[in-house]
Amino acid sequence: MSVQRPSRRATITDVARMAGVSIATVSRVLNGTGPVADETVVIVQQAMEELNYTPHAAARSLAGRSTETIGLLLPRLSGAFYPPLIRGLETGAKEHGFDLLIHASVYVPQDGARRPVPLDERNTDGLLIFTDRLDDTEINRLYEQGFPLVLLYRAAPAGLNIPSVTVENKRGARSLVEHLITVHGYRRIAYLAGPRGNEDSYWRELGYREALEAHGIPFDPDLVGRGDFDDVLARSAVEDWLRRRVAFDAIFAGDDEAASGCIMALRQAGKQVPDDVAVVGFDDVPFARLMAPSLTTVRAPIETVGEEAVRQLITVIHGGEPVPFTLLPTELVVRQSCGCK
Amino acid sequence: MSVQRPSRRATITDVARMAGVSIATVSRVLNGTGPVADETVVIVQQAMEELNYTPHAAARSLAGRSTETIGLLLPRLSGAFYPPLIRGLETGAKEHGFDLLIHASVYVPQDGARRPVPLDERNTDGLLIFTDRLDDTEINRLYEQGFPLVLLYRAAPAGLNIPSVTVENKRGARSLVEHLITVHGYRRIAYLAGPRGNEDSYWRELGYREALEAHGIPFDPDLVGRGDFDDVLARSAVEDWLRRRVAFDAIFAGDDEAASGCIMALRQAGKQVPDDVAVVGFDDVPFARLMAPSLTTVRAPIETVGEEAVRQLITVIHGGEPVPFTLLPTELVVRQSCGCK
DNA sequence: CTGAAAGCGCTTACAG
DNA sequence: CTGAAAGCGCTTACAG
Repeated sequence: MSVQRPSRRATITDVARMAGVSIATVSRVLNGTGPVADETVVIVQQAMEELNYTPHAAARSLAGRSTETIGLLLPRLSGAFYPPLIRGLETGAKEHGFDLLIHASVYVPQDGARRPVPLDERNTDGLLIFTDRLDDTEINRLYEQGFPLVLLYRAAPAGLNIPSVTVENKRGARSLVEHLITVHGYRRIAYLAGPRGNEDSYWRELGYREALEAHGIPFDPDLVGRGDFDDVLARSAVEDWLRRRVAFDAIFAGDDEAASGCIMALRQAGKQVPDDVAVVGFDDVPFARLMAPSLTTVRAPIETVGEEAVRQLITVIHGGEPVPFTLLPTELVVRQSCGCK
Repeated sequence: MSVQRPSRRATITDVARMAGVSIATVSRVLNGTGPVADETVVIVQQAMEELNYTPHAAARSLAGRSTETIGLLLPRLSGAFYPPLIRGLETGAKEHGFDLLIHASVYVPQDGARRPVPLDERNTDGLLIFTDRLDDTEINRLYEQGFPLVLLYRAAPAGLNIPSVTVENKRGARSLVEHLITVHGYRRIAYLAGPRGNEDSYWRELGYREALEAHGIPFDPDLVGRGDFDDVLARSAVEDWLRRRVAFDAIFAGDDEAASGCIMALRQAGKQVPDDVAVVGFDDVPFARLMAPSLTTVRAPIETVGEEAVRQLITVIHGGEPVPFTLLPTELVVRQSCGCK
């Protein structure tokens, strides 16, 4: 029943022996470097075929070749936000002939153990980093070595000149909230912040405040909660407001994920959206237009962020001069959850 | 402005030189192998600290050490299904001291180019594979080399003895459909299949048919559509039925994602769920209980599948005897979308 | 067009 | 307890 398993994978030496050439020649046909006689190429390729040879990448990268893959460091993968981002990254990567490898848990420096993030120069030519906590030993080590790095949705900390790609959060949030104020006349507008330290959330809140201020609406701290860009947490934040009888006529949920949590909480409490309370999100993830009511939100070009970030990273990898800071435009998307038809 | 960047990372040789010992000794303190005098340990550690040394993992794995990371090969990352899976995998991996690396696009053998999947023995001690198309050269190569492999939600093809972990799809689907028949009296029950070739979908459809047959309901091919386990596609499948005036009183959507698409389509068409049409899903992803109406579905222990799969993989990595086939139980979860209160 | 040889950064017997 | 040396599988000048 059990299949025969050769215990050893074929190496370049096996191929060379079988083809009757040197390993240097095999390497040349493998990489297309240097001239090789046509017949030799054929013989070597046959041998590789025969032996089912694939180069050992660790050896390759040790010997100084690039890995042709880029890495993505993420805190988590839940949420409608990530698929478009990853799609953008993969599109960008593929376009430039790179593969994308993902490591999806928060990097927690382990007690004493020098355990690096599993994505670095051994398997990767550069890293895309999406994280809130940048005070990271490992990141610093990579940075100081000049390892190609690009930051997603976050400006580089002062002193580190790492290119970063993000979106116009403040402007988007402001136009969204101004829409609620000027078109619908809402004045009790609640805001659900993202995770602590999250930069997107910081700017969105600023946009929210600017909009209020521009229209003479005093900022009310009671109307700021924490949704953490998460449907479940947003839901309970709203339930909490409802329980405490906080009055509001609209909620800017921080992002679309949280908006869907808000709508669930309101519906559960017997409130109609948008008739009793308007709800708006941010991001315009794919399901936003499918929701009932369809979600008014801000289109953040998530996929484009991904493609652009890859482009910058690859520029750095190729030794070029990257754009230090890319700020992609956002755009108000008016649908029904704000009260528009 | 620009920070000083040492062009070269510290190597074991640098550490050895600074500490005044041989590289063998540095290696020993690094790995805790072999005896080293306490004072020597301290000196070496100081040197490592000083130089900000991290071992070059490619060199390490070339020299024969394990990578302590496992890889996950996935066709995509969209959908509420993946986060719990990945959480399970990470829990399992962490438990055993392994890291998890993800590669998320379909492996497409490129024309002639011998481009292996970017996850293999160079950066990984074993691979978890989630895919529909297993006729994969690369997978076969790994298998034949005896590289540790475990399949997710898919039985091993005949001849390959690769451990696999999946759930009781057929039984779950059957009890779900029987609930619709016996408790609610529905007889026109539609089914939305998953992606072509998907094994989960195959078994779910079988369970669906068994339930119909057991209750004397003839199978009607007009009531089988394709939702691809995707909300958008499921939505248009239902819209299509509606347009063609296909009559049904309940839909088994294939999975929860598709169920949410069905509900959107029905709602858009002015139909009430569950009053006009009942909708049920499969998986019990986190948002299922948050939907309106809350979704009747089958709980598939996604996270447990992940943990179990890692357990098997690590057994194989350690040279142990894995369980060849693990079938985790599913359970009917009755909520409101079927018509129950 | 091709090969011999050094080197990438580590681990691991083997001596001492 | 410690070091010299071989070897992991490749790439890349350097000769020829």
